[in-house]
Amino acid sequence: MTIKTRFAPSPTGYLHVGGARTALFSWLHARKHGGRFVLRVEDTDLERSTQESVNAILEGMTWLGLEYDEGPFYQTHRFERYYEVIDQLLDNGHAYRCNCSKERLEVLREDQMKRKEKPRYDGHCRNRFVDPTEPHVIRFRNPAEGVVVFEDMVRGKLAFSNTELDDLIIKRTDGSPTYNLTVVVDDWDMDITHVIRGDDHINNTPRQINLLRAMGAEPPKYAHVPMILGDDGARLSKRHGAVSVMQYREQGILPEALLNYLVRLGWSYEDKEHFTVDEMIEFFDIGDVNKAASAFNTEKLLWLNQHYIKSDTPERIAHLLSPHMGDIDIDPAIGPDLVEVVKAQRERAKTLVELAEISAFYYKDFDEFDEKTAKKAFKSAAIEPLEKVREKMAALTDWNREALHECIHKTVEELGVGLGKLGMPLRLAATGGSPAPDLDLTLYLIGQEATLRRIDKALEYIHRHSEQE
RNA sequence: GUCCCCUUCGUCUAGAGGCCUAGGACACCGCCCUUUCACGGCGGCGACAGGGGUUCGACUCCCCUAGGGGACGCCA
Repeated sequence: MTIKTRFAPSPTGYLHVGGARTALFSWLHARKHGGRFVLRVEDTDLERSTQESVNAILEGMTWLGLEYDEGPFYQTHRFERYYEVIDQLLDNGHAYRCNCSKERLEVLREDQMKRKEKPRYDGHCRNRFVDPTEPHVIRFRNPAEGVVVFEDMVRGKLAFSNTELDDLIIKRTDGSPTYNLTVVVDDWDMDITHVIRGDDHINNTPRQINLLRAMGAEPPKYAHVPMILGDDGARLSKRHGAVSVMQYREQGILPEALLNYLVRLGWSYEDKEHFTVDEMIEFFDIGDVNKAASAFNTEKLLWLNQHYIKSDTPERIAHLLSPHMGDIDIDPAIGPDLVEVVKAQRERAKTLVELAEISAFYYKDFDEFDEKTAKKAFKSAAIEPLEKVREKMAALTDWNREALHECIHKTVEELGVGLGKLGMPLRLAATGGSPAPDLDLTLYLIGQEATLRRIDKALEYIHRHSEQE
């Protein structure tokens, strides 16, 4: 039988990192075993589901490269099928109508809490006749005794007593089917062999197994993966910063970095830290996933991101960087080749946003020099070296690294000073204070015209400030 | 409250009874490299939640306690 897994988000918000990791594990399991991966949209909550959310989730999946083989299926398109199953359950006595009022249920719950019991439906309508033409819900008749046992691929053997379970609602008063019914029918109809989902569903599993059995279906295998916590160990939420996958893209994170980070959260393979997608598929084993929840650590994500920024091809990084340059009003088509700039700058940035910021000076004159550095570098002693080197550079007819290197070294030699005396001010003059590589490379990329202009600007600055001394 | 689950450095993790003086990674701190900033290299700091068993021997097995999380909805 072909292995088939699924990702089944409810479209009530964006794709967050927790959901993305669950999807990744599910996807990896399918890919590893040559199986199929299904995307199913669980939109039975008409109130909260939106098309906007569906789009956001799809966009996130695409960005991460988690392509699906089937779907997206929408549960709202499958109501007829759910009714068919519900009618069957009703016919063979596995379900019954219930017209208990919300008030009665509330009183019941309060009483149970007061008696320190687990709140649950008391089966009031189990054997009562309820007029089908009157408003009512339909409940599943859960087995009264026995134990539901299943082997979870992550948790191991799990057992739940039926006495802990109650008769859950499978069809609401408004006629719509509920979650526990729809998942079970869909997983069955879609031949899902492995249900990989968050461990907040552990408690639903015995109910779903009972439902499946009542329908005469064979339960799939289950794997409940732990959740992701925020930096502080609390449940991940907006207050921890970015939780939506697309926010990471906006912040200049590469999809492979996020994927690599996510796969190592709750899973590992030897001492390996870097995984290509192919390696993930090769080494991933759902059975090796940890049981405990793990905290999301942005520092490590950033470290991985930097790794990919400096090891992917400069062409690809340049391509991804381009829109971020646009965000700060720079058109990389005007100025040095962005690929060359990426090569020069990339080991100095943790995100594409940062890379754009520290690369801006290649394309655009900065407004002011970094004050702290200027205090040290722009003293009157810098005037002569700067003027001398400017003269040499202005005379160059071929603007290349070797020639620039020579200009710099000849100048310090003639002046009999250390390299720092010229290097520091010249660097500040050219970059404004941004981190940059070797001076000759930096100046080469900036170009002759801009370099001379910036040296003049620096000289003017020094004169202005030394007058005040 | 009831039920279920989880517990190794600050964080992500290795560890399936002797290989553990508990390994790796991020972060942090030193040193080296260096025309700035980085990259890189080397080194340092740093953990088995607590208590009982079982065993010749427990991070590893069992029990209890504590802490954390989840579920308990006509949400999914």
